[in-house]
Amino acid sequence: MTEDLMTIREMCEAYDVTPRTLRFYEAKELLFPIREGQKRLFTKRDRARLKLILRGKRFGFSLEEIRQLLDLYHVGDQQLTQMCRTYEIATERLADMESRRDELTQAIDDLKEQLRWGEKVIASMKQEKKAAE
Amino acid sequence: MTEDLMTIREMCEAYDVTPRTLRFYEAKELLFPIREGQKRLFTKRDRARLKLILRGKRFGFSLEEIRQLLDLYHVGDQQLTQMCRTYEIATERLADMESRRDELTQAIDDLKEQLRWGEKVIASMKQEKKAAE
DNA sequence: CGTCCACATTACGTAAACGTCATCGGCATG
DNA sequence: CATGCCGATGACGTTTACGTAATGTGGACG
Repeated sequence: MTEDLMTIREMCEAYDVTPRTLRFYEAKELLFPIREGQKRLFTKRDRARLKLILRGKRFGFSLEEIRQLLDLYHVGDQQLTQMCRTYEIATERLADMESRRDELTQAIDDLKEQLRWGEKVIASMKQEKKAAE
Repeated sequence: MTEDLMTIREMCEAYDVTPRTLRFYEAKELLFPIREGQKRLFTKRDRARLKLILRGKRFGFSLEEIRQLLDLYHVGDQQLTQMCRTYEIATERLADMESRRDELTQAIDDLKEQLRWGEKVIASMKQEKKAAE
């Protein structure tokens, strides 16, 4: 079933994307499926990356930004200086995401207040309607 | 200074956008500046809406989605049924945003863990370097 | 009065992120 | 062997969200 390797069709169904999208991501070096003859075979690593890609998209990151973020997850055997730089970037990203979350929390609170106001308006409208009968 | 009405240039400086962007938002019915002759004059309401637009964009909402969200804030004197419908949509949006925030929190935690791992790697690399000297 | 501005409109251009279509290569199956 | 079907590759199309001229206009100012 969930073998280590998946065909493009299986990937599409599993993650609700089109073949075109997966090929596009490969062209953009976001995924690196291996080849069996011509056919692409997606690994566990590709699936992990795809999940992160889709998540990133939901937050409005561009594919290029996502690519940079993904690199943080595959680092491997880099130079020390390179590693530190990567660490720096990641730290910035983290701050970025946290402030985003704070802002989102603010937005949620705003909307909640708006909803409470809406409830009151609806209640008063029903009241009027009743009185008019 | 901060009179009720602002020119396009003032808006641009205040919110760090281009004139083109503001005209574009007007064309898309996201803003409704009044006209003095030919010139646009942006009201307090436009500024409130613009803030929400820019915020929405930061979360990856499309302008069309943002337009729908904005409508929730201007409701005014609608019919009761219409009002209830609006309330419903807003409630859905709220749930949407909350799940988004949860996901964001998850992403933040993931990244934090990744950073801790990175710290360890860097530390061990420094160790090795030291030992090699 | 000429000449800058600031702003307007119209129109074409562009980058990102795919969609769509045409064509082609294997292979399995009746 | 013909007929599908799945997948690959290219090439062109599309939508979103503006950027970028080109051109026009109504005041302000020396």
